[in-house]
Amino acid sequence: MIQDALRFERVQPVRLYERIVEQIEGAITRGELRPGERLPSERELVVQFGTSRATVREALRVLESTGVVRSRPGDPRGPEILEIDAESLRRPLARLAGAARLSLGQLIVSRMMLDSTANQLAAQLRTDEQLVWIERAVDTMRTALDEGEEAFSKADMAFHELITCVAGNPLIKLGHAAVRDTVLALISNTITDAADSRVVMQRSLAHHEEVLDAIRAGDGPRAAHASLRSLYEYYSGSVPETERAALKAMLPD
Amino acid sequence: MIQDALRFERVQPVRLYERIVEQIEGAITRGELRPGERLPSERELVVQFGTSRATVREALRVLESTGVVRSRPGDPRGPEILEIDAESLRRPLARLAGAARLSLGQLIVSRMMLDSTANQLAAQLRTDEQLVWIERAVDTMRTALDEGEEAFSKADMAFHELITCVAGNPLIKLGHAAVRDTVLALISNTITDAADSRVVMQRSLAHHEEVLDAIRAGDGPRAAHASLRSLYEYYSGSVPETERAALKAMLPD
DNA sequence: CGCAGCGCACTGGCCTGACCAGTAGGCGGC
DNA sequence: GCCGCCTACTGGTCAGGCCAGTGCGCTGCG
Repeated sequence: MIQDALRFERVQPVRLYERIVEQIEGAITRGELRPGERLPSERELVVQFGTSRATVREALRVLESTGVVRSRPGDPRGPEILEIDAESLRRPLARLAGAARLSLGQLIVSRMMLDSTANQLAAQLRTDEQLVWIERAVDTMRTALDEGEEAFSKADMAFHELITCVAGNPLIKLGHAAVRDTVLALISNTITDAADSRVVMQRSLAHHEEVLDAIRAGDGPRAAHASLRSLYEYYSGSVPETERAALKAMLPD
Repeated sequence: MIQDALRFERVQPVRLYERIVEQIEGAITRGELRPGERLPSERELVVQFGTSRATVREALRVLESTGVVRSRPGDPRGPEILEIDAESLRRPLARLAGAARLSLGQLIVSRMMLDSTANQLAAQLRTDEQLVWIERAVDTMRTALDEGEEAFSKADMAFHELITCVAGNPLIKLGHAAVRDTVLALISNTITDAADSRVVMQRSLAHHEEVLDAIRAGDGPRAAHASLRSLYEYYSGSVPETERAALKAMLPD
């Protein structure tokens, strides 16, 4: 009976450097340490934590690899507390894409989910001021059409960045950025067939205008569906036959 | 003109330990190192990489903090390559929840997105065999109703775990697990009002049966909507007024 | 008096060498 | 044949040291 109630967890040694990481992360979480502020120098931390420099450094390396702080050699002000951004999600995501054999199709499905949700939220939550920004972003894309692929791609990214901001959910925003980057890294040299690049851009622009229209009308589902169709159309050709079913399953009809 | 074409990136010093991390991660990505296998001992790595042990250790700490490897003191077989799991996403996610002041409402919205997408995919992609598993999972929930809250909660988690597996997208699966854990950590002691816990459980079961029904029929959108309504109903009371609009924006109608 | 340039004190990056508490597997005794 | 100890390793931590960088204050010049 008692055996059922009280269950023991597997004990594991807690390393000193983990304690240090916890303390620093905790201080940031509690707002005692804000982005832009500085940590004491390594040698000062050694005194405060009562460990060796090697241990302090291991903790700092962990914090640095997850994008919490950045140390620069020679800076007397000490390690800097960083703003949180997609970087902290991108790294584990990239690992997932590699080690867990995440396929392009699975990434696209995730992108469809994130993008359509962001559009839906943006359409229903946008303010009039934000609508103006979005319209301006589409205008930028329109003019970028003549400035070549790179400019268009940049404007496209800015549009989606804006949408995810308007959606008001940092998790979706960062996830979107991380997945997009991972997708781009995976197919970097697959597309860019210069011949019909203009056609592709024009079609992309048309889809974005469709989304804009739905957002203007405050029609969430329509904005979501437009994005799903757009992504499906754009990527379904690059995805192996067996995975296309998953992409299709994301479509509403 | 040239200034426009060739753009320089900000150079930043590459630390030795980062090189080591790259090499080990690369070996895993390329499949040369598989989960369960062992890395050479630290002292052996020192020889292979030609650095000091401190540097090798910093690299191992980074890999360990992201859940790639695990070292145990005294184990002559060396550090172990780990299976990839939600852990690697949960940590950065938890950081996000804290440092980026991720609110409960934003987490719930993310959960709605992940859960409904998983349901939609599961409904449209399931095999008949998988359907039987899902039906069995709902049966387990039904019997768990009388075994108390903990058992029910466990069966509930098993159900969602199964759904995300059937959906066939590890990213959604891991994201779902990570977000769910974060939500639970955030409201751990908020719910569990023993008085009406049975009512809550019964309602939850009803929602799951609705989802099951849609999955049986292969009706993705219906499965998705059922999940959205269920989560909205369950959590909208716990979310501050100002954020409820975002939850509502996730609903289809 | 203002400012440009230099030097210094300090930073982080990396190394060497050492000690300790654990673990696993082989070897010896029962 | 099996059990239990012993040893050769493991990782965790420490101390101390060297080096290339950086920022700031001081100095000397205009």
